[in-house]
Amino acid sequence: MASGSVRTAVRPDKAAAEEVPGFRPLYRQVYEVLVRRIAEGVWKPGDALPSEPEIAADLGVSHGTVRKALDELAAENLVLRRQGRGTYVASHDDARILFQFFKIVADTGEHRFPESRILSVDIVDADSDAVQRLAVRAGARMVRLDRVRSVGEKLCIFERILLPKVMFPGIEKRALPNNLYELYRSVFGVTIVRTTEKLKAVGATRSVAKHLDVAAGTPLLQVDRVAFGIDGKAAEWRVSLCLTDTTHYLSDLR
Amino acid sequence: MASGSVRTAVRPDKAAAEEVPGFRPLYRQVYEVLVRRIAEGVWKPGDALPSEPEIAADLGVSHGTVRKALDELAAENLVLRRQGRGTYVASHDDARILFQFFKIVADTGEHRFPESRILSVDIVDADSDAVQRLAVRAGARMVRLDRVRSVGEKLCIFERILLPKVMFPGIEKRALPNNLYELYRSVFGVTIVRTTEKLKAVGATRSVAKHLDVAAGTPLLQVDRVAFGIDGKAAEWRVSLCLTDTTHYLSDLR
DNA sequence: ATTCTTATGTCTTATAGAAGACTACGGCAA
DNA sequence: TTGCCGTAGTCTTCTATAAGACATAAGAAT
Repeated sequence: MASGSVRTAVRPDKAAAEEVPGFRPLYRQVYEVLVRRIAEGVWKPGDALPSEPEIAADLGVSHGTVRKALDELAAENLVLRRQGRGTYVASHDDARILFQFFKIVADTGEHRFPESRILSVDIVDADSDAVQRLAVRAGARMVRLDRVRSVGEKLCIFERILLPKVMFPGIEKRALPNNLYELYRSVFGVTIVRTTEKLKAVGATRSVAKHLDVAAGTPLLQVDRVAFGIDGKAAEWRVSLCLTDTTHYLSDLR
Repeated sequence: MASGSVRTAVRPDKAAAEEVPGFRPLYRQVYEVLVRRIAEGVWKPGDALPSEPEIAADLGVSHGTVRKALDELAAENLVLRRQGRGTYVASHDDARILFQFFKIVADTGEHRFPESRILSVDIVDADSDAVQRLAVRAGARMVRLDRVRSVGEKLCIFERILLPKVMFPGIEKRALPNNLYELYRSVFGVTIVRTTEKLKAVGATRSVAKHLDVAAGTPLLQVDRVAFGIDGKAAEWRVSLCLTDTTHYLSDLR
């Protein structure tokens, strides 16, 4: 275990420091130790972390330094702090995922998880697009998943999802729930913490139009998303085609 | 001036505290004082703030408390800290605005400020949509601005912008630059720090299609944005219709 | 041009008290 | 006895203060 004082590696004396450009402040190193432990599953989502003084003693740094590291973790939604109770590894439950990653909102402001219906599950080889987005090697075995999603009765999203088979062994044989990220975490130990999305407006192709029950050429919002795990590796590539006549994609910039 | 010790108003004794639900920690109050001073122009964008110990002495709190307040300011991009030099009010220059608020990116990854050509400038009365988004009263005088934008030779955005006339007196008589937010700040003292955007896919209307030189019905990405100033007041409503055949809207979620 | 000084922000540690939340225990009533 | 309630104690995070070591940059002195 990489436990014990993190201090030994820190703040080399001045002469040495000049030769080590990759110098990070102590609280940053503590941050990294904690992230690694969470990624390795030492503490699992939902678990309480040890108390701040405990972590401090464990790593041989002061309470305040641990606090600053935890501040960063909390700011990135990796942990959840509750005064008087403790600090918990973010559970990434439905509500959390809904607000953090699911940006499609009804024009009325209502924010609901849409139902899903699986259309097909296939094993395919990675093409060049997949290689580029997921950083897998060409021809790697992938699981491809097509589904349509609806809010209430209304069909609104056609979605194609691509996963590296090696990260999700046997997922093609499973029953697939509505909230895939929760499945990734609980069964395969892959916690999604970050995504990048590219949005375009496109016309519905004939086949997509049929799935969504609209005319070919209907304008659709195309969301091309790559999702990354806690270790920074790309884990999922998903292209969603959304009908936005009664919904929109909400983006707050600060 | 509301200078001097902020301390008097803080942490009333326990009995009183129960009657004061709007209690905020000291560092938060310091934060608010600093925001107000920046908003009032005591320190202008680009200016250096006083040193941390100076602010601490000025407000009668400890250095660490000021630091914590500045941490928040920095996290919200309101100030820029440079070790060994000082803390500066964020300049919100072109590059900053480009990265913070302009999310349309070429598919190649290139990120450029598009050129603008003004189509019309009008004075109009606020309709119900404007009232709802900008929180002005019905019938308030507004400045409406239509323009098309292009990257290089390629037309890509049609934009309609609505401003409360009272916040931007005389703007309708001015030469309008490419980067409006910079104009808002330098001439009218309105610094945009936050926006919310609603994205939809729509078909080009006949008139928009003509401006963008495409066929009517072409799928366009509609970005409906409200921009807020440092005081939290809505300052601009902008609807952009973007051709996304060679560009996309980039959204990073964490 | 190089080195030194000084000013300033950054990082770390330490201490102390406030506030929220859970647990254990004891008294009281049914 | 059994069940309920309130209180005290303890653990946790949160807020505030203070002080010193260190890093960085600007300008002065060499």
